[in-house]
Amino acid sequence: MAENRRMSTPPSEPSLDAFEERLRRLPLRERKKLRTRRAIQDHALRLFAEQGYDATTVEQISAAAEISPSTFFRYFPTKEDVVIEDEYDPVLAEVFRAQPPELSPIEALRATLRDVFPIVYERESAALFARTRMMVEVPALRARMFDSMRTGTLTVINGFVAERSGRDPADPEVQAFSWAVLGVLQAAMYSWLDSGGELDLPGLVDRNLAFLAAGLPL
Amino acid sequence: MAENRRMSTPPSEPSLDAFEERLRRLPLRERKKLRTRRAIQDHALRLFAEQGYDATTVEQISAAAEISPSTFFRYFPTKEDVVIEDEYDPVLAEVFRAQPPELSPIEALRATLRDVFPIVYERESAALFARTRMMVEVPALRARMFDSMRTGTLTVINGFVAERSGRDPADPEVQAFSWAVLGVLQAAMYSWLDSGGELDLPGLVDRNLAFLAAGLPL
DNA sequence: CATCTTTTGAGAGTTACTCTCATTTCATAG
DNA sequence: CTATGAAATGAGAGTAACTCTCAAAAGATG
Repeated sequence: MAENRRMSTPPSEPSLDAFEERLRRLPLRERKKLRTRRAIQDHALRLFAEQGYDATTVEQISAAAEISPSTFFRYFPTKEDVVIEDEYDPVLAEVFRAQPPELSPIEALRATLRDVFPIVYERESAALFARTRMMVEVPALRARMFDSMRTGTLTVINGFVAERSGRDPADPEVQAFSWAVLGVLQAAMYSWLDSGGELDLPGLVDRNLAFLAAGLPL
Repeated sequence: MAENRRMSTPPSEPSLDAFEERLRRLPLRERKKLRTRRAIQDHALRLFAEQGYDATTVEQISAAAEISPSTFFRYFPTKEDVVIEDEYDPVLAEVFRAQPPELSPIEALRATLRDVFPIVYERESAALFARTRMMVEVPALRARMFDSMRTGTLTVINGFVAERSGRDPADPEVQAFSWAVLGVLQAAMYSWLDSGGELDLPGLVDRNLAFLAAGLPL
């Protein structure tokens, strides 16, 4: 996908294409590993969409990706991880750090998400929706997703906020802040899903953050 | 619930003892079921504490509780549920509804938690801490706990807020509100755990809610 | 080409969970 | 107290996710 988009990429855009570029220059072994990894993920998601998550066995996925079940578990610790794992958090961190220093933590967060979200969203809105819906509908995935948000996104946000506010990441207020933000992000995600993907996710996120900053007036 | 609360129970205290009372009056079959259920849970938690969660098999639990593994799964759909399930949410709902109508949603929430939390906390602080720590340390339990908070506590809060604010429970702002509250509750829980149980959980919760209502000033 | 390292596959084993069916245990009417 | 119906239990077989071990294959390096 989107492999040879060469020139004319505005430098402001987070490096998702440079990503593809870099792959091409890796030692054979690494390249093969990445190819295998992607093959597993692609076939798995396809099979999940066709037959449902529970009805698809690791054996089937392995057969489709032409590897052994042993190998499957070398790439993904659990069947759930094939769906859960993504690489958004590092991008988020990068963009956040580039925000003008005069912004308050929450303003910087809003700006960051306004910068990043629409790009990801435009690019793969449909796939994102399908994947997210599956995560929410399959209990095992849903549970794992929450946990992955806690270890991933929450930690990233927490790092941000501690940095901008000059406080300790373990400070109870910094923690409360981060959890609240993660909360409204999840709320936005659910509203989006409830609308069948009709509502604009980036817009929902931005509005929720504004609402949060205003002290949730109800 | 709360069917035959006859005399002399101070109406302000949520009915956790009346609970025990009621059991005594049930048909034999029901009583036995509840006894079995409790036996399973008690032996399970003991074994988990002794040997660790993963190292304890359902077979061991069943043997200790003197039932068959089949029966175990009739009482608890998964091994995880033995740890996760609790009965706090209905109590919460009851107390919330009894709050003076002039309070705003967030004030009513704070008041509710100030009423309920200290009681539970005092009563079983140590057990609560052990159980909570295990839930956070064992990945499978952690994931499940988040999900159970979403289907349980979040829904209860959401009901509250919709009621008090006269809005639809599906309203994006109501949802954002509830998720943010759930977020800071989790933050409090983690701060508490980080302190090794030294910090006062009810106090943390109350402070986090106040901080949230103030728009998370950082 | 030869050697060293990493990746892979095959296979056996564990355990959570499901399903089915026969047996036991409680509830109730006569 | 007994007969009948209903609910709870146990036994056992089956599935699938995951773990571990070891030998074979493939890529890296001199």
